[in-house]
Amino acid sequence: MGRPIKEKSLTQRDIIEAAIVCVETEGETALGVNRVARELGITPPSIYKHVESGAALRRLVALEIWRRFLTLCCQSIEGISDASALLKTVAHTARNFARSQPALYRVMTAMPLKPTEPDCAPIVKRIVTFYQRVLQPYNFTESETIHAMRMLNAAFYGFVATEQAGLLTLEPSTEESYEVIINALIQAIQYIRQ
Amino acid sequence: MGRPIKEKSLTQRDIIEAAIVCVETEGETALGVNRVARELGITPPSIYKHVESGAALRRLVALEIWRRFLTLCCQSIEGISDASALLKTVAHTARNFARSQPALYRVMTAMPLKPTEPDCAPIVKRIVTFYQRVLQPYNFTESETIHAMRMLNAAFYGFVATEQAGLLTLEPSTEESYEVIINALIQAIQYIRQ
DNA sequence: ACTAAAAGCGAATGGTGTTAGCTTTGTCAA
DNA sequence: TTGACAAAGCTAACACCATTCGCTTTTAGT
Repeated sequence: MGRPIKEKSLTQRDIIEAAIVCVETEGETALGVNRVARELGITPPSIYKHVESGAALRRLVALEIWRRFLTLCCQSIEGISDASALLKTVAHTARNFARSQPALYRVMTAMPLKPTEPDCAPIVKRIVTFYQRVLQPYNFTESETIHAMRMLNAAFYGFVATEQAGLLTLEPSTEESYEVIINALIQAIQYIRQ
Repeated sequence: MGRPIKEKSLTQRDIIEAAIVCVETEGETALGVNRVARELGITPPSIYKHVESGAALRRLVALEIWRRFLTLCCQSIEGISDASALLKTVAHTARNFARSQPALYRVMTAMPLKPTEPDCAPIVKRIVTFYQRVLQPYNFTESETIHAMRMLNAAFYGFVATEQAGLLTLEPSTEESYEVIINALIQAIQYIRQ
């Protein structure tokens, strides 16, 4: 078989979307050239017509998940203005996403998001903008905003990642802990101001 | 070659230690049956005389790293009784370990530590005991201790993991952020009490 | 109508984990 | 002392994965 008939050839988008479906249904290990090719009904080498390498595929997929996640985050805080409500919403949105799509969450967070790399920069910018919006009620300086952003991001991510890893099976429930921690963090935020 | 001469055959310990050396020098991808066998001067199938599978090797290595890490943590807080000093010490010990041995840290944290599994249980117990000692000055109830433990663990792990991933390259420095966050968390701890 | 690029293919290479079966050596009991 | 068995290495082989190469066919552009 040579080039397929008109309008029927695959695009990079198709590859990425197929890869995401693979990860959703079979987990992180399904994010590979061979598996994705099989999903699309083509042979593994054909993937390289659309994507540079397996690592590049993983990267593209991670970026796409980030985009979806950020869209979700932004939607979730629409219309909310209360400081505590904003933080609680972010916390729950992140955790819910991780719980509903654990494999996607791991692929997303496993990727180093360096602001210096061209394809990451827009994502990083969106993350920063999002947190600026979330922290707006506090009227922080720029530095304080970064500190607060790092603290919240670390705490939310750390909690969810640990929960996913299965460490948190003791009593009391993780739900209860998460609520307690969110409240403590909301209090902690004010101590960011130096 | 058949069975090697007296006193010269390898043990499971040797395998694990060689694997750790591999990870230290070449990173996470070097944690594999083939690579470790090469390191020991034996052929890959021989590894299976000491370890059930590649996954089991990874697991054993992760547990050994946990043991070393916990030993380090316990040593670091010896003789300290001030509440804030204890928390600051834990925070820095964890971060320093992750910075000096990023690959080991990733292998360690990537492993799901389920308290229900026999080989994990002692480690989980040590972690809990350690945090109980760290949080002793607060005179928390058992539940409060668990909440606080989860918050600190999440925040420290989340921060370090994010830092390792390269996300935190903006201004201000991560050192500065970490100090600010630690201080905010020390304040937040008191709000754990319900 | 011709050419060049695009998008698929098959075959082949080198890496990984794993199993099966062989050989040699050490150990222990008869 | 000898014989049997277990232990610890080996080689050969298989399956899976990523990747490269060269081939074919179709499409798009001049």
